[in-house]
Amino acid sequence: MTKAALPGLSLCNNATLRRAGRKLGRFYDDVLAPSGLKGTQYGLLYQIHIGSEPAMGAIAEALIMDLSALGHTLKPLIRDGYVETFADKDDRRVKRVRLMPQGRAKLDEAMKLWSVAQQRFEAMVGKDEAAKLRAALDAVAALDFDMPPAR
Amino acid sequence: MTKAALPGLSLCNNATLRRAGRKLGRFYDDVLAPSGLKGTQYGLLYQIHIGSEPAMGAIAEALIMDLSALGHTLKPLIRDGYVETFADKDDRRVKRVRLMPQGRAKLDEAMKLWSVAQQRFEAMVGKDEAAKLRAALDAVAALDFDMPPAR
DNA sequence: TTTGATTAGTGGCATATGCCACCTTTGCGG
DNA sequence: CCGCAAAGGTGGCATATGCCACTAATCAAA
Repeated sequence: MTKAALPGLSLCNNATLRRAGRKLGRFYDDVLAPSGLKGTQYGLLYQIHIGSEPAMGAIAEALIMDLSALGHTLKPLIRDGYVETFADKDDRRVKRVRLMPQGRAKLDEAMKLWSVAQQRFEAMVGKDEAAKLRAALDAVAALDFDMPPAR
Repeated sequence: MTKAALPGLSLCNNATLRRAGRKLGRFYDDVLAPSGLKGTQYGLLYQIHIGSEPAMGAIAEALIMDLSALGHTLKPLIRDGYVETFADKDDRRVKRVRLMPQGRAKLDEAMKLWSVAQQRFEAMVGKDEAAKLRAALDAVAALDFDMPPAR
């Protein structure tokens, strides 16, 4: 009896989610590798693609990520000429992002690879199961963790 | 009808998982904040705690993380005196990790906060749902993504 | 035993994410 | 019109993760 008695960290919702994330992330990254994009970058490009020259704040909100984190993540994509940012015409505080032709092409290229990863994954867990999992994860992402602290 | 026509990135298993991870991660991090530990550090300390002075490789495998990534992540914990590493007696290639008294105390302290986060989360999604989600995530973590590329 | 393959980690480099302090622009009142 | 609070980003700093090249210690085959 090793020590299975102790509650493994599979009991922690957060740890379990992170662990699965590392695993799945590496899989998608591997499949996307030929395009030179990471899974996160692919997702970011896609999000920009489906938006209408979205503002950084809008992207951050959609991806549920910190605005500054988005700024950092965007840098390599700008550096590589995939996207470009520009000030909003009406509100100069707002900075919008748009895909450049090269980014568009790269997205198309990566999309094919993404399909492979997506299909391979769903073939393993089952399309229904995958959909259920995504639904559950979306539900988590939509939760309102308002801290009681305060005001 | 905004542009819901385009397949949102909620269709990508990887993006969905990452997004939920960011959200949940911040929640656990916020609750654990008073202890000074991040959710990842808590999980790592816990993993070391339930092991018998585990080797780095064993920890990395359990957490499904890159060995070098584990090394990096371990540094702040060593610096703060929570854990210590030492060479295995029989195989000097192996480096084992053990909790220091201070780490033990910190873990106990953080565990209380963790319970709060865990309970608050499960109160929102339901204990059963949470268990199902963890099971699904563990299943993903256990998948064997063997590339066909190969050899 | 000598050598070559394997195993376990390290260090450097790059991206992913967050928080916080700060700077600009706006929006509002007064 | 002035001054101030709110909104939207930026930069710096710290942790989280990976990959790759390299080193040290073992192991196995000749």
